[in-house]
Amino acid sequence: MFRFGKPDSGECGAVNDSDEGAGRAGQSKRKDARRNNETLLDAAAAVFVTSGVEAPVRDIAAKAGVGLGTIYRHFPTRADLVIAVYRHQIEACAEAGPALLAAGPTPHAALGQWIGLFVDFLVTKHGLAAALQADSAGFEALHAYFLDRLLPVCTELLGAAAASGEIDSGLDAYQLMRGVGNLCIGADADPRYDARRLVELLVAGLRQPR
Amino acid sequence: MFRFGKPDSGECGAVNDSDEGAGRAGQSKRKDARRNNETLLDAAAAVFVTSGVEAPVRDIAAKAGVGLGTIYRHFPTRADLVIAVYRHQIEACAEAGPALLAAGPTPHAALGQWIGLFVDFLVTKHGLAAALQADSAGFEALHAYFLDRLLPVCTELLGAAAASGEIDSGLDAYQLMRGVGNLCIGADADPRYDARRLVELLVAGLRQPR
DNA sequence: GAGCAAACGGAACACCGTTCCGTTTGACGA
DNA sequence: TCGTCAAACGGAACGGTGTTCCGTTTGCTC
Repeated sequence: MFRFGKPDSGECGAVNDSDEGAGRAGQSKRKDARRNNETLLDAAAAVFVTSGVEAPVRDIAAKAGVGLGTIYRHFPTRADLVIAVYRHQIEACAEAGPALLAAGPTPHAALGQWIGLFVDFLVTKHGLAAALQADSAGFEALHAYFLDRLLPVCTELLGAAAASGEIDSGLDAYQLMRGVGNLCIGADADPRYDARRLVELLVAGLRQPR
Repeated sequence: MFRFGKPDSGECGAVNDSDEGAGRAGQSKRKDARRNNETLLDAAAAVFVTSGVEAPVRDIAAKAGVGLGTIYRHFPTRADLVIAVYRHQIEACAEAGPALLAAGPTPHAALGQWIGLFVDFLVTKHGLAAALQADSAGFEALHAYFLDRLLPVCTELLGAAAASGEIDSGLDAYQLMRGVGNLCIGADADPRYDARRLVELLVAGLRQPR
């Protein structure tokens, strides 16, 4: 949330606030490098919207009017590019957790709302949920980033709900997030499948039966 | 369930009972063709156990000591090979449905048990659940086969449970199966994730709150 | 303006599923 | 027994990935 408030292509953030944080090139000395970084983020965001996160790297390079070498220098792996594109929204999701907990009527309600936010984010990004799979080739970094950022938040919400006695405390946040993520796979591209509904059912199943 | 009761490699069925049913080559006039069909099924089953269903076709051809052309003549696509390898177990799962319903204490219990069977099957086959994804490239036939065979069974169980009033009847069998399948993705290869547990939660969430 | 590290572009590589086609082989009738 | 020929075979080749590599260009800095 620094600068670079470009209108940007289509739907999502895709801006590069270059606040570093994950160890990438960040701010370069050279103007063309900085410009290309931004261009790539915008191009990637646009391509992700139309072709999904699994879109060929060449498509993104072409959209950005840039060579393949350039894209790989800025983002050593596709996962790094995805992370950079969606960082803002993931950040917002993480920050919403404590806010919901403070504002919500009960911890379980806050948990449900937060998970709803998470699901909304996942299902609107074509193929993102599938890419989150820990073992999906080349996306380990994406998996790790989501966990690093969102797992503590989910743990807090889950802990609060368990402490209030609303919830069967036997499930850890990792499994819950993994399950929710899995349920979102393929939610786009299949009108017969409503991931939100199934996630609701899962969260409902979390309640203490007594 | 005809003949060819070979011991077969390692774990699962992998036998070719050549009862047709899906329109494949079935029984050839030539001995070598029949032998290769069986050899391929065994080799594929063995490779699937060690490398998962996404194993390269070349690996299977090598294991079988056969050319690439041969494998593609017997099984036009990788999905057809997977279907052939697991057909017996899918069949058994389908047949277990009505049996459980007849024997079980309540329809909801039968549904739970049947889904347990389904989950056990999925999580023991590396990557099968992920391949079931409708849009996973090249596996549409696999998706369709599972649906054709198991959806009616699930519909029956779900309908019975809804009729008995144990269950919120708002969810159709397709969504339930899709959700369960999704929850099983990556269940192997991640000891921190217990798909069975989450599926139980999902099924529990299905119960009427009142 | 000269020099040089940094950034660039895209050919090349390794791997994938799949197709294609020249070669081999097994069944069957003479 | 042997000739015939459709059927089956093997694997090179194709189109498509992600990623690496390196010769060339470019923007800073002095």
